[in-house]
Amino acid sequence: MLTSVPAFKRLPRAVRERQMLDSAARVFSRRGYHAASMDEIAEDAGVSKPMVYAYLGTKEELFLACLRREATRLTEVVAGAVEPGAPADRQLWHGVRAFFDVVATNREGWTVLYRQARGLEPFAAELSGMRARMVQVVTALLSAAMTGSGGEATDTELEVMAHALVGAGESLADWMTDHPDADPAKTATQMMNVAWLGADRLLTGATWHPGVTEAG
Amino acid sequence: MLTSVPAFKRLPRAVRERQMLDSAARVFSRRGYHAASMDEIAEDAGVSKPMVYAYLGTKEELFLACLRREATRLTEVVAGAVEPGAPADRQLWHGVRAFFDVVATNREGWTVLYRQARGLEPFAAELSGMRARMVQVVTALLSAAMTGSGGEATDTELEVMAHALVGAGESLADWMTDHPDADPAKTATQMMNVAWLGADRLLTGATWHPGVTEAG
DNA sequence: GCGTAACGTTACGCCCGGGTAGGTATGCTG
DNA sequence: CAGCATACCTACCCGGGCGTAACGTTACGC
Repeated sequence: MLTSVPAFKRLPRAVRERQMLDSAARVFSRRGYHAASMDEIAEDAGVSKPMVYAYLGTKEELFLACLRREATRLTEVVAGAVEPGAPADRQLWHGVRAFFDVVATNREGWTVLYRQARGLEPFAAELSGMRARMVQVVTALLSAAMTGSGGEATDTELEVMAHALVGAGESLADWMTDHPDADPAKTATQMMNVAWLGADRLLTGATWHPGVTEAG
Repeated sequence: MLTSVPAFKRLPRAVRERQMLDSAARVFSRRGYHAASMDEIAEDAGVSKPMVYAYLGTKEELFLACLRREATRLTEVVAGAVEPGAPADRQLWHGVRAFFDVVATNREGWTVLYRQARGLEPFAAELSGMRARMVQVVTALLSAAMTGSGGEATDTELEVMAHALVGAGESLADWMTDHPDADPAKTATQMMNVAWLGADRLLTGATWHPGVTEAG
């Protein structure tokens, strides 16, 4: 009927893939994996369903693609935040801070995806892999901090400790997504307090605080 | 065709309901909510599908029933474990210990159900309700421990702290279900160590330990 | 200007699984 | 033994949603 106003169509593949991944993340996070339909994702991306299949493949592959993108984003940001030479608490601090910043920036996209993937059997492995890397990083950090501090703990003890810390972080990340007005930096500080000082000292009035003034 | 060997059938309603709930929990935990089919649940219970619908209602209602049963079991056990008069660390210890015992006993049933319910929109509310009660309990405990200890923290600060603790506990519970040979009591102790003493003191060799010998 | 390949669409096949209609056996009460 | 409620089954309907076949259309090289 009309050749006029093809408007904004016929985009190169790379761009469309980005759009589709964005839409997918959005819809998956809103609806959850199963409730999300490929039709809705396609519609959200302003494209028709077969396009999605042509570019990103099946629903499972699509979700996996989202997952990987977000996982690498998070791990890279966190990994990039630690400065190797610094003392243990400062390293931990920078990691924690970066983590909460990413989550706060990505609320819609990230934490909900993260909440999704656990327990969905095809994806649990992927997520737990990422989690394992996180735990590994923290374990290494703790191990390094211990040498020369006179402490002694087995590898598994350190690992358990790391699991507790990571779990605490995730929990606070969840809490943050439910409280959009919460300040990431403040939350990160509180996380450091409980993780580093422990409940005991915290309750008797001790506080940990970032030593140098932080930007933002 | 045969009136012989009616064998083990025709059980009273209450018994069948228990069986069905058990089967449902088992299948839901194995497959996840969506992948679990009512047919499989019925088969696992040794009964045909319409029976399940007759007794427990729709799939959603069935899952909710499982959820509530496990949630109340957990909260009651934990709540029953704390002894009001005791010092804060011992109260926390007993709660933590009870929590890990329940999880360890129920691996198959519980934690996986718990992993399931987050992010499944119809059920997230239920779960977060239970979680909120847990946080509330811990917050109250912390608040009580603080008065007379010279510390001062706002309510939300305590709440955040409680969230971190609960998250750490959940994380270790997950870890335990993936390591079936782990000892609940030992895990609970390690949890106490990191939660109560903090990473700092732990790494320098300090340890917390249950004061009196525990049964088991 | 014309072939061809990439971009894009409409419409459909089809299976899986939630939910139900209608019918059968068994035990209890008189 | 008549009647009735309860426990239980076989067989079916039907919709939603994944994945695809077959078909247009715009750009770009030659």
